[in-house]
Amino acid sequence: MGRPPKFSRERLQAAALEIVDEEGLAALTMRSLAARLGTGPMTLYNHVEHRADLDLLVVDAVTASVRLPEPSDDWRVDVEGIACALWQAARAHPQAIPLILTRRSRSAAVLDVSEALACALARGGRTGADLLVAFRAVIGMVGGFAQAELTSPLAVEPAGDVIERIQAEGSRYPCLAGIAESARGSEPEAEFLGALRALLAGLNAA
Amino acid sequence: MGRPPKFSRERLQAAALEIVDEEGLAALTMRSLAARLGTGPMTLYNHVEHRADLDLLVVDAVTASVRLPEPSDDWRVDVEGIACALWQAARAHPQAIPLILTRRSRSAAVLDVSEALACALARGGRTGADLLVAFRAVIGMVGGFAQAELTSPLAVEPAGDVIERIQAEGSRYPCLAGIAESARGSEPEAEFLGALRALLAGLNAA
DNA sequence: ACCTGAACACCGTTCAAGT
DNA sequence: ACCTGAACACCGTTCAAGT
Repeated sequence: MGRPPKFSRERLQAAALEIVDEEGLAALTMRSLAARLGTGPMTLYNHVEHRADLDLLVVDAVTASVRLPEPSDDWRVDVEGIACALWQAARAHPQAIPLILTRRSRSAAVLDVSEALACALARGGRTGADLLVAFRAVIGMVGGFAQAELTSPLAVEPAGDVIERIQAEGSRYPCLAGIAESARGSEPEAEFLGALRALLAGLNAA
Repeated sequence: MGRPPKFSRERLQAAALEIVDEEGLAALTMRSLAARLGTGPMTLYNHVEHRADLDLLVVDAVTASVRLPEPSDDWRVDVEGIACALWQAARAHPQAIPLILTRRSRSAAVLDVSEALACALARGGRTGADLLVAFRAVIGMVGGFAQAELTSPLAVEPAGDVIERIQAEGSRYPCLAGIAESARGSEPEAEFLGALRALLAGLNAA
């Protein structure tokens, strides 16, 4: 006989994201998610196919948290607003960023956000290959900055010894040493907006 | 008594990258790498600390394969050349891209490439925060495009059904449907260069 | 210093059985 | 339709022992 599923998709997404936020990526396992839901590991297989689907639950949870701005009459404002909303959502869940960058989800949430960005760029007068390039460039910029804060040699919170090492070997890495100094007083928001605006200006001029 | 290490760092890097190239990320384990080197799993702990270090071996192997161009007298040419070299190296190892995007390596290879890019941008007259923003933006663009080819809803080789689905739901995703059409005849190299040049032009104008 | 096998706790998943 | 425990192959790693 039929039964209502024990867990909704939203419940699964929320629980998976909680684990990643609280304990990190490695802590997300079939068993840990089941335990958090108060059930046994095998029950999850009624809702997902593979372990890899747990990663998609996290990506979809973060994507669903993106607060898209209302479209205005200025496509440039809209593109900035959407890109910022994406970036902010990612930054709110730093542990999940590697998944956001590398997992391919095709949920409605992901397509909705993509569509909003594509439409805003299209309203800027782009079509065809130009629109494709602009779309990829903006998405790339968002992902790149989100990740740069975590992973670049000039990450906002570097391993601590890294900037020291670059500066100690200043003769070998003079340019990086200079950048590293600037990165100490880094303002991520201003940097992201600055890069995004430069990109949009360049795309527009082309 | 002292003994020369059984495996060089380069040997470990090459073997790890081979596994990822041939069998995918999930196939890279302590045991599989040891087996490929013809030894037991425990031997690896003489060369690395954790499993996570295997990922860094892969990143360093790919980074070491980057062929940096000779500096010219045109910083713009240099930046494009370095960015392209990075992008090409990543594309030559598509299975490794998720690691390149998300793992933080501080090897000399990574710092050398970063330094080359930072210096080329600095030769364009940038300093301080402007240089930092330009550095992050270019790095972000490279990573973003490398990943976009794999993961975006408009990936070059989408799951197949994805573009169909977007187009079938054309009324819901009209803008994405248009982009998806363009993506079918996509030329990754032209797109990457187009986006990079737009970015550089925009950065320069700011 | 470096190598290595045995052993342990943990993981994803198959199977078979339950309602 | 959906839930679940037992069991298996596999993984990272500790420990103790070898040269």
